Amino acid sequence: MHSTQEPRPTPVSRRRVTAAMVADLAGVSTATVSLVANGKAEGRVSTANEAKVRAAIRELGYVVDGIGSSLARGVSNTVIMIAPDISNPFFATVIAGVRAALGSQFQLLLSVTDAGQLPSADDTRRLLGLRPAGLLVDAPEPSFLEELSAPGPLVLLDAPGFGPEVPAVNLDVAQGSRLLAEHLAAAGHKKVAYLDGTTGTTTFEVRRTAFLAAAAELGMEVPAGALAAAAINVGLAATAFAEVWPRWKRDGITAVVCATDTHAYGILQEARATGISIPGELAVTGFDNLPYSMTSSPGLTSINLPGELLGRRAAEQLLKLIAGEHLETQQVTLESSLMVRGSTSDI
Amino acid sequence: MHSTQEPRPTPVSRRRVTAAMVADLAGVSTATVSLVANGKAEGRVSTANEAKVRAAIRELGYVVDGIGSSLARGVSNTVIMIAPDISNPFFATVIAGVRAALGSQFQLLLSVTDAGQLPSADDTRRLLGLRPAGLLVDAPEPSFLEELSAPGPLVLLDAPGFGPEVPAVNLDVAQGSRLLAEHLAAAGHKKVAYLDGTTGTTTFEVRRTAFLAAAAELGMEVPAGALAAAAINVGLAATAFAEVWPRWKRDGITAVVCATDTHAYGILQEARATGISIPGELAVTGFDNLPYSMTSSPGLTSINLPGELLGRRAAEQLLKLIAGEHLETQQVTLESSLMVRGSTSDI
DNA sequence: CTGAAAGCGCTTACAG
DNA sequence: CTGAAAGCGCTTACAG
Repeated sequence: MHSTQEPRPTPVSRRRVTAAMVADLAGVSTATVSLVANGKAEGRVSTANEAKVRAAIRELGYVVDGIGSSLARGVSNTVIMIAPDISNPFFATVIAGVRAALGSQFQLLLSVTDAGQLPSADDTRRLLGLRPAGLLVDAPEPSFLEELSAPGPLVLLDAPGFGPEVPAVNLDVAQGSRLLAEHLAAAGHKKVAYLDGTTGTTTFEVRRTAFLAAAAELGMEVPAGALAAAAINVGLAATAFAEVWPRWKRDGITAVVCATDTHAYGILQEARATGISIPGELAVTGFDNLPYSMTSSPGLTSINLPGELLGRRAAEQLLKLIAGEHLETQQVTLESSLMVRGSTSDI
Repeated sequence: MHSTQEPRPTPVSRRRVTAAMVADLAGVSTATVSLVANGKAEGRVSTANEAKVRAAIRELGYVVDGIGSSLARGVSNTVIMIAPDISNPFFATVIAGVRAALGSQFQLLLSVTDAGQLPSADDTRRLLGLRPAGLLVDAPEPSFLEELSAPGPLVLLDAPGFGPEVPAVNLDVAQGSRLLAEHLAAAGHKKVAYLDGTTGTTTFEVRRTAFLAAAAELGMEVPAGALAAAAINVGLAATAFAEVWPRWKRDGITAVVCATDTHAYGILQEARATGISIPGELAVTGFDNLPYSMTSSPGLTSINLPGELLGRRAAEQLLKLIAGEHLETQQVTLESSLMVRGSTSDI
């Protein structure tokens, strides 16, 4: 710690270039500078003045100050995305979609919380204090909206379980589960198991419930004891599988559906280590279609969720809300698709 | 698109609560409200007034407006982190470190660019227009600073190759390479190969150069043709390895060092598929110590880079700069460590 | 087409 | 301890 007396070094930097400085140099008012700098000159500023202002802007290196501008307009040109988990290859594709749709008019800023944690109401209020033009919230908990009053334009991503009145773009994971069940049933499996996550996330509930329903409907049995669970971790999934496999085998189970690809990697690993033939002895499916699922051996049959599209649609909806437009559909649901690979099919 | 005539629905939300409203309710001036709301009341506001203001703040749900505050103070309470690649488990740990060190005084906001792209100078200028209290830049290109004038408090992360005058926290990947070389030399390897990345990133250059130097020093040979390269992708790495392996084998190579764990996964996969014994026939090492390296089979010997610490140290340095303090060390380098697992050692 | 002026919400010397 | 007032940098009716 330094004493307060010690003089701070004067910043070497040139002082901030303001619209007033540009106006002085160009010989116009700041109103004119503002018009030109914001691309609103058309029909409101003489071409002569516009040229003078542009020259001055270039000479001084003027950039409109976001803070001053936001205060005057009441809103910033920022879109804030709140996300609980960024350490996820899927998330990067969502971001790419958001960025693509947002274009250059709005600046995308991410607010992340510690692994799996949702932002506190305080955090969110502070974020709102930055006056974002809009808010994107990924995988929020059901209680998220209660803490928020007057959030402004807002679109939820991957948020099943919210009322139809809140704009959201969702992934049809239930449909993914059905596709998996149909695929296995078509291959002749009669007894199947399910390896769930342990976090109790809504999407996991939906994945499991929809699979069990579809399996029953298609005449496949999920015997008692054929439901296991493990955290999202290859090693833990392997261990959990090793524990239940003898019983599953005895019960005549020939296929297992995993809540995530990561769980499935654990099974593939354990099967390799102990010589279980995949898919001959046991067919395995994942969920999420992570990049590694394409190159693992065997390749992993999985459900592809359209991440890029999820981000894009959400941003498009948000853009409409920001523009004050009406949304034809408050809730959009995106289809998932089945990727068949070696883990379920010998081809 | 809607016509401009159409009336926009009046926002249902209560209007923004301002300091003036709080002042009215409490019967004090906005100056007093500001002092209390910012925790600067101590010794400057009577306890009676402080209590009145606190009550009013609670009643109205007042939150200091970030934009107004930033404009008045000349700087926001935001720290912006610019990062080129978030789809990386390593990055999540870096963020966790940053958040831990930053505490609650500053709001961390991430600005990400499309995969592997650095932010344009324009983007960065717009970011600076938000008047962040400080800037954290992860893995910038050497030219990054040239485009920036007067960036304010700034700390670089994982940025080898910048002058000693710019504050940075770096990872000692060269040391990691040496550890790998020593480990292999100690195990008696005489002829070793290197599987590089193809992106030409600075860190890859350093990894390779340092390994080759250490290998030579320790009396290990890297024969001509024992340098291969592949993109950071399991499948592509497997293919690249399959192509060179016959020659490597003929040349008597008994160990291969990979630029990333992902490359090593490709080799493990190909080895499994074609029956190459790891580590008996070929020892394999990765770099980065990704989570999966602990649970793969065999486990992957790798270099652990301290991500959490990287984030934490960088944020600590930035905090000092923001406080106007002097940095004892402008450049901090963090040690990496060797994780020995089954891919190099039979135990 | 143009500029003077008000106002966005806050903070901070300043005078009392 | 307190409040009136200036000022942060910009945008936008408004009057001309």
